[in-house]
Amino acid sequence: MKTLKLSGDQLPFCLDLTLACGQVFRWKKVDGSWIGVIHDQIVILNQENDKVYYDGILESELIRYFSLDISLKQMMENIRESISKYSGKDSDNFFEIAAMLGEGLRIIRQDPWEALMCFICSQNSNIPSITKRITLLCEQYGTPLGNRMYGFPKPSALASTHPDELRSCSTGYRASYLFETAARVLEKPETLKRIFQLSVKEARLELLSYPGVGPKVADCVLLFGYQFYEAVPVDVWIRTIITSAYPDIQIKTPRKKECSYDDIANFCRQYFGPNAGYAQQLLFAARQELPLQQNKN
DNA sequence: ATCCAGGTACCCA
DNA sequence: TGGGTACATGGA
Repeated sequence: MKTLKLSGDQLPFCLDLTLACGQVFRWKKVDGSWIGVIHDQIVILNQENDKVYYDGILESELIRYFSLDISLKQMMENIRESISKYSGKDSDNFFEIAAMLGEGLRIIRQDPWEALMCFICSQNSNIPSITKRITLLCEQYGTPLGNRMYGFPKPSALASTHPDELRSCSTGYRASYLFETAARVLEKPETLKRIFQLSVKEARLELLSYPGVGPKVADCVLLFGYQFYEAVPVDVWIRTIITSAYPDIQIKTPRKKECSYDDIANFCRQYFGPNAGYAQQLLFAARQELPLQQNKN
């Protein structure tokens, strides 16, 4: 195992939080060490305070993968500034709970293709189900790497099977989405890479054109696959958190019974600023601990 | 057993 | 645009 001594902008960093907060589904903690696959390489990780022990990856790749080149302190400062500007108050106690619980959480630079497939898989499922589904897909269609580990399936692997075969991986009605999206990616292999050069708006439109990709999945791929930090995925948790903690959003949309997806996402961007996607992820990571009625706090 | 989950596609007024 | 519903599956 090699060692990365964290310093400067690399701090704070919390490996556990980053790998367990629902942005990736392929990492397992075994005997205190995280084991996963990046670019068809088995990677082992371990953290003790400001030291990260790693194997199977270069230091530069490690820093890039976990966005350790980004200053979290600066980003949090920007978010707090935006909150103050919007609310006129000097602090948001509710958000600070999530900020404290989520200290060191990093947005991972996930492979866009993997993010796209994983979040198509994620729809209308809980995280344990999603994890199982993706594990099955990798075992069935991924490259064996030894030690019962597999690479993430290539577009060709998913597009060259039959959609009904994909159902054996507990994908349900998502099987045809996976198949058709894989076929489209295979048809134009450069498309996903090209999205990096687009504006958020254009990138989102492109992603929305894939079968099985709606607003939520698109925003997850934008945030986790392309590092558009202004993308705000709105799931049932975020909807509950935002509408209960920030009830003035209701006042902004008085005639509707429920806020729309865009109402919530736009509010978050106004309130938290350009890093609203990161703020969203802090709230999501802390969803079970936040003082909401359903959490019995 | 029943409800719910990192939703989307499709249809209708 | 806004509101309804079907969709497969497994976890709690």
